[in-house]
Amino acid sequence: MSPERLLEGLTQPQREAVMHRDGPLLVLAGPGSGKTRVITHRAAYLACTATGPEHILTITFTNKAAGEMAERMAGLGLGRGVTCCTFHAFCARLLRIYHEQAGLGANFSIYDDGDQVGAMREALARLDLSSENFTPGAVLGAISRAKNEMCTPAEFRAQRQGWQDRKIADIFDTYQKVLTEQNAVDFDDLLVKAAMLLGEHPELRERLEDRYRYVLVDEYQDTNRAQYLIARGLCLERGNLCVTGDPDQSIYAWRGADIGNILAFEEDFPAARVVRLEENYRSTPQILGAAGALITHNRRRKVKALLTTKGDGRAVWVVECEDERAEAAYIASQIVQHAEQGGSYRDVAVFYRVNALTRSLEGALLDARVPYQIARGVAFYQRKEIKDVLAYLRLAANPQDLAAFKRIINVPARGLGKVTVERVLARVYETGRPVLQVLADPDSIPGTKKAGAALRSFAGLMCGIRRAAEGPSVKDAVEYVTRHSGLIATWDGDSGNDALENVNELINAAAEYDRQHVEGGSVTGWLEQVSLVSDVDAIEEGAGAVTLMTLHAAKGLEFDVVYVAGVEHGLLPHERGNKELADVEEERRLLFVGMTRARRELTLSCARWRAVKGRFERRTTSLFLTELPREGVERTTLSAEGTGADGGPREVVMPPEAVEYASWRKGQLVRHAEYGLGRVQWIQPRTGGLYAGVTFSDCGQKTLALKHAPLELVDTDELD
DNA sequence: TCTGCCGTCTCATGT
DNA sequence: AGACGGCAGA
Repeated sequence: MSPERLLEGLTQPQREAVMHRDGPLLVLAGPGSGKTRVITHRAAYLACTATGPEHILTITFTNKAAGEMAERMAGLGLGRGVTCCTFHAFCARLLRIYHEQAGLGANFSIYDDGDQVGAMREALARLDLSSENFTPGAVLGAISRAKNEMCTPAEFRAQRQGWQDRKIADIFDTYQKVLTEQNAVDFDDLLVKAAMLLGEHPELRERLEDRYRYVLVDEYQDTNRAQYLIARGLCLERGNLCVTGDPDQSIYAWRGADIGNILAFEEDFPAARVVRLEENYRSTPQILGAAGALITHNRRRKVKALLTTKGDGRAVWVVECEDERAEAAYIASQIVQHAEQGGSYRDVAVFYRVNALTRSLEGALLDARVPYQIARGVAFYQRKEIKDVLAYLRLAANPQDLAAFKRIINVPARGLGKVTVERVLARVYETGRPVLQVLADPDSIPGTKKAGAALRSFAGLMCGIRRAAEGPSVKDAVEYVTRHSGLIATWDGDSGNDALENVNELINAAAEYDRQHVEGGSVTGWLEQVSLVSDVDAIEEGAGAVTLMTLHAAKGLEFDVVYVAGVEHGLLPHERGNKELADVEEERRLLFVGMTRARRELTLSCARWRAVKGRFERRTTSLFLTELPREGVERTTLSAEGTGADGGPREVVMPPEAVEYASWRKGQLVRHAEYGLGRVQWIQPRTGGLYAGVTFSDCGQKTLALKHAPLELVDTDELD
């Protein structure tokens, strides 16, 4: 495509960003301002005016975003030359190529949370520290925070003073040694080690800068220190770094993201050009007005206009429901209505702060026969059977991967119990040899006479898998594992059917990988891709289903109709068990992100009662709801009486049980088959349905389930 | 050594 | 409410 055509239909600021050639560029892009368009067009424009596509690197937040970006660039006639990926994928690739400089083996494993806990337990054991005083999770959290700031164990020790922190420094150090022994990295290491690679090897850094002459980083407001160093490191001389983002959409501080990166870009890169994209092409004025009013309550931000380009739309609805079941039923019924009026399910999304909210929503959508998909890409790879199959391949690819070894040495059961495993591990730690090597020679392990045959047979199995894994097809390797590992036999029952189906799904995924990597594919490459899947990656656009996801996952997406459920104090802003409130400004940004995903209709809902960890709790509405403007926002309460409290203009859909007991209210007279006449004191939803507190003249107050108790209403005029 | 049951703990958010 | 770890019994 010619450069002129690439500029067609772009606004002035968009053009400015696309045409800016050399030197740092900050694109402050409000929601719906055509940011993706700018990035893709800029890449294409550079590719035909400044350099070849192979010299352009685009870094996105999720694999899905990277894929779409690549797709759109291909549509602009760019072909597949531009590198589009996430920071993590880019770093993994870098570390594979320069593994020696990074102090890693070529086939290093990427450890997930569970694997990390295993490595941490080993580290704690080596230091003779009880895992009671130092729980693996807490220590891993502290280490992760340190890594996010690019802090090494030595620096960590130098910076802290307390006894506990010094211990954590020791653990940090030992934990890294354990990972290295197992030829493994954790998620944070991908970034940290890549950043260090750039920092410590100038010649390598130069080579990379020459390869990637123009770097574009999307969602820059959510980069952490390591990511910042990587981005800067790639552009040290040329300074051709273009970052796009919106400080108002920074929602990952808890993961180490530093909003300061984007706020200080101009000081960081004094030559930086700044382009503001403030026109919104996505949402109605009502949606934008509400979101804009909300976000002005934040102090730490760059003030930016939100200018509408769309015509008038519907008001933003705020709906207060009785409990979470009523809330879910309400959302489901509204979606049904939307579909009945000719709308498509794929245009609808429901967002929430915590995954626990999917339970009630799923139930209601199921009841209403609304097709839905949940953005939980990682969940699939966390299933036991999937992890088991993958562990075989991991161990085959990386014979030092002890996490994988421990997982499958006795799955299926081969008579290799705890004691034998301990002996094998002791031998591994003693000799420093890869576990697969140790296994192949069981005679060298003291006290394993009885288990020798089983160990040898397992080693033989792993040899076969290694051979299969070296073949050209990943799919064949996965099938080899399922055929020869003996896992299939363990999936016999009714739940085993699910397992079998899931593993077939995994085989399909491997086949798809084979198709996409006719050249250069490998089991290691596939395992890496699988380790770096994100939740939204699971979303299929053409599925014709409503999308359910967390507010965090919603970043970067847009839908015609959006529901945000559970806008309550304690949930949004979120509050932990100890009543500690999460950073309110970030929580506000989170709701801002959710609201600005909506193109035409936006509904925020909350419940007066909600089951939290099995117990019913009284809830209050979110402070954020009070920050919305009057204009363009319509509030309704779905009361148990079945009408909107303020005579709401909308059809109110009640959950079935609430309708049934709609005439029950405080003060109502009832007759119980056993206790006689009584008066209702309160009605509450609890697990298993509605409950009432009733005071009986004969035997005092009782708590009764309306569904089961032999109660009947008594009309007042029935009594003389 | 394996299986099943029960008690405890945890629900943020995710690459 | 659900997951996971520990423990007891086969």
